Amino acid sequence: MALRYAILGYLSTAPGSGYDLSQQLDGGLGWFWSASHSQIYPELRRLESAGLIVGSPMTVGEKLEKRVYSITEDGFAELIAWASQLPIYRPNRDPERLQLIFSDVAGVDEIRRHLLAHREHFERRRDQLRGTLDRMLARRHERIERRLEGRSEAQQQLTLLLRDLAYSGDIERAEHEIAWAQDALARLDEYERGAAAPSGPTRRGSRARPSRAH
Amino acid sequence: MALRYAILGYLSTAPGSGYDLSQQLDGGLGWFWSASHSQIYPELRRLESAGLIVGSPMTVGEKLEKRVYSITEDGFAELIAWASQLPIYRPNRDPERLQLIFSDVAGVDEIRRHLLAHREHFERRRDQLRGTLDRMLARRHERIERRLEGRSEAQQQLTLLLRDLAYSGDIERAEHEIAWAQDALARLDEYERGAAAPSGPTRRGSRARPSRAH
DNA sequence: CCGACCATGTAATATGTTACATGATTGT
DNA sequence: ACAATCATGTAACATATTACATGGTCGG
Repeated sequence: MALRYAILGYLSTAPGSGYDLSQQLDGGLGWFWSASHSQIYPELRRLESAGLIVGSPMTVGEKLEKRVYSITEDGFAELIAWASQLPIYRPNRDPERLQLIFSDVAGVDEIRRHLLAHREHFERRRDQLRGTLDRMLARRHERIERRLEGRSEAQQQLTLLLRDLAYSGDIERAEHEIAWAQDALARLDEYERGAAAPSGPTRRGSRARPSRAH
Repeated sequence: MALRYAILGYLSTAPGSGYDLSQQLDGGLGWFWSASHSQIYPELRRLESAGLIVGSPMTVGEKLEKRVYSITEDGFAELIAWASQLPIYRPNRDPERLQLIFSDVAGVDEIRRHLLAHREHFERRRDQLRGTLDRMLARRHERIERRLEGRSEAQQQLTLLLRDLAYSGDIERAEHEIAWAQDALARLDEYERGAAAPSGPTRRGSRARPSRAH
């Protein structure tokens, strides 16, 4: 269902083509949902035949056809109904954690490489998110500016507040992952140095963490 | 692919039946991966015909048939190969965040309910994870004790370290979500009180947070 | 004897990934 | 002319959810 609403949400800001959507959703750059164009185009057709969006054919240059979709009133109502629902939490699926807990069958070096990759992955993600958030707060994010157009001051503040919460929440998540990986690497070093070091009961990570600059 | 390795990982501790697996993975209670029995049984057959596990039929009581699977050497090698790989990060998909950023079309009350549900969800999750981690550190977690059997002291320490990292990492994630929702609720109240309150540039969440007890 | 749980499957549907396929436009 | 990017689709396959389907065991 989420793809449906990702599309409706996107089009509720301003009309756009399938290609525009796939630019945002393919690879999921800086975004909270992801889909490839092979999923997007059929879904657009389905949304259109359900009357939630309408597409108008345009021509670029001489021959290149594209379809620009707009949300309909029904589509907007559908979006509001969905946004008003309580969130439905799906079962947790975390391939990296799964890999980690069974990495005791691999070597310490492999675990270290894993944790380093983890840190780097979230450093990249944090930087990307920060870039987008900064552009947004500097009021230089085009799509969001479009969304603010023609709305009341209070409405605009709410939109910006929600975006800020979402982006800074994800940035903090990424920072948490970086700090976690850092700590994990330290604990792994400790393990390797002393093997059975202080032998006391293993402290919970949340407690045993000396270097949380937070 | 992950289901395959969740099963191999589980069976690398001790043999088990499809039902045992679905107890762990159905609904994903306290676990990092989730699957329903309708996925598990066919996958077990596939793993068996690939020679990675072997099933032996057992009879409970008079007639009830069950198949208890054990990992083979090939299966173990496959698990090690997988665990040694670098993690592959899939595109981010977060339906709750998606809902939140488009909730400016809904009302403030709906957003508040959403955030309250978010907090409660992660409070429950944190408590469940804590329960499991505490049992594990108290050395009362049966399955993990099974995994430690017959391994060297150093090996045991590594297993426990990895589990501790995974569980406490997830507990901290949950705590972060709770704190985030708490802060978001406060900011929403602030928004509602003043509507366009101090009008200064919105501070980034990570900075504007007064109550991080961390 | 009955309800909770053990135990295993299939089918239909929905969602997501990778590959295959085609052609136009724009800037260098 | 050539490469990068714009633009839209289909097909095959993999993965995940929900519903349908069946029967046994164990304890009260």
